[in-house]
Amino acid sequence: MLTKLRKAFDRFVVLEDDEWEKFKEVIIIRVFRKGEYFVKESETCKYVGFIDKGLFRYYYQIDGQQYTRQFFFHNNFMANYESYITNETSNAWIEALEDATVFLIPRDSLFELYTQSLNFQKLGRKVAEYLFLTVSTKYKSFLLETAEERYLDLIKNRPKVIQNIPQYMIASYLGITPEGLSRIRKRLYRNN
Amino acid sequence: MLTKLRKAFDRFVVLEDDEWEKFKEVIIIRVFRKGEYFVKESETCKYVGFIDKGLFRYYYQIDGQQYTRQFFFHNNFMANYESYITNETSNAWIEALEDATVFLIPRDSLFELYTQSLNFQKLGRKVAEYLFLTVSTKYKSFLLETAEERYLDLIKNRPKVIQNIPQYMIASYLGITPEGLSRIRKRLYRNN
DNA sequence: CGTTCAGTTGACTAAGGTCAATTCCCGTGG
DNA sequence: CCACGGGAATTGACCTTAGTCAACTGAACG
Repeated sequence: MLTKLRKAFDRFVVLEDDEWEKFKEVIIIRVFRKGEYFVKESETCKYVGFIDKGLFRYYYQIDGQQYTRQFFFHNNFMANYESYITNETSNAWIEALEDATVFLIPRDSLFELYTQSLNFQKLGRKVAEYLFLTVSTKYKSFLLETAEERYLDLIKNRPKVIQNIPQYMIASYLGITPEGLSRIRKRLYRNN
Repeated sequence: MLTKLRKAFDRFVVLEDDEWEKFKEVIIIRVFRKGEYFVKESETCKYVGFIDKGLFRYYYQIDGQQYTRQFFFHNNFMANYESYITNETSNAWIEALEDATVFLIPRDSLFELYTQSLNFQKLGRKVAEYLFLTVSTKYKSFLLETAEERYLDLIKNRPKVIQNIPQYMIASYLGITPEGLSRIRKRLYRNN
């Protein structure tokens, strides 16, 4: 059951068998029902999750408004990485949008593993670098592009988001309102 | 002369003396004149720089327009980290805004050091985590705040930028035009 | 003292927000 | 099978923020 997790690690670092054995010991398998939270605001993020099955949304809640920062799909890692690194309280929510199964990697265990081998330390570096790249790309898109361009990027590069997520959540992910997205769509499909 | 660099590393990892000796060997000291580039578009970023003296700007150039992504001040690290990690060509420029002295850490040497000790590997992880946090914070500000709020944040949290950087560069850093920033300032100082 | 370039201002435009009304879709209960 | 209820999506009217373009001001510097 955990083999897909090992494969996912291979994207970053190929772990030795004995390293993998150590790793397996610390992993917890947990089921989330739709609507449950992987991380709540004002908690610290104590786990990195690997999503075996399911779909999550990472969002800020401010004055009753929700601002979607990210979606997490199956076969991907998930965390409030800011809180995870700093051990400070999360300022956001990560919520299951559907029933899900997640492999939990406890923060404390992982930090302990880091001290044990170069390969674990490297894994940590590679993950941080990967996450840097993803958020960096998104930052760039906000600096350089309009909401319409970001929407077109999404259609092109992340069709799963378009297919699986309600429009009002996509809108907030793009940094606009549902009405705004609706008008962008109208513009696009009128002129095609 | 390099002691301040070692101190800067201490923010992330305390290196042993022998590790530091190894490190020192690979470092190159280079002077930049105002207007020279630390990284050019279509080059790969082969160094992490530590700014001993000077000030740099990291920007995209698109259709004759410049979009400022970041400023780097003295006693800080600097890189096009995306290009540095992936070894792909940079899509941006990093330019000296004034005469500068920089300690260069060559990519290849650093990657070699990573393989030699847990502490170096850890340093790499810590740096990546740190950079993740900075870009993550900026991404959040674009997702949640208006240009005016970002400007107020800047005044509060990065007064050095306000004091040392011309307004038209600050404007593009905030994601707006010089005219836009001028009007925001007018609004703020009329109502004070 | 004139040139140059950053910064400001005005007039107009465009993108997107806000609020309210309406339509669409889908699931559920009669 | 149909009717209805509720939330998602759309649309309209109006507003706010910021962009564009052009004119003007002001300070720096040779």
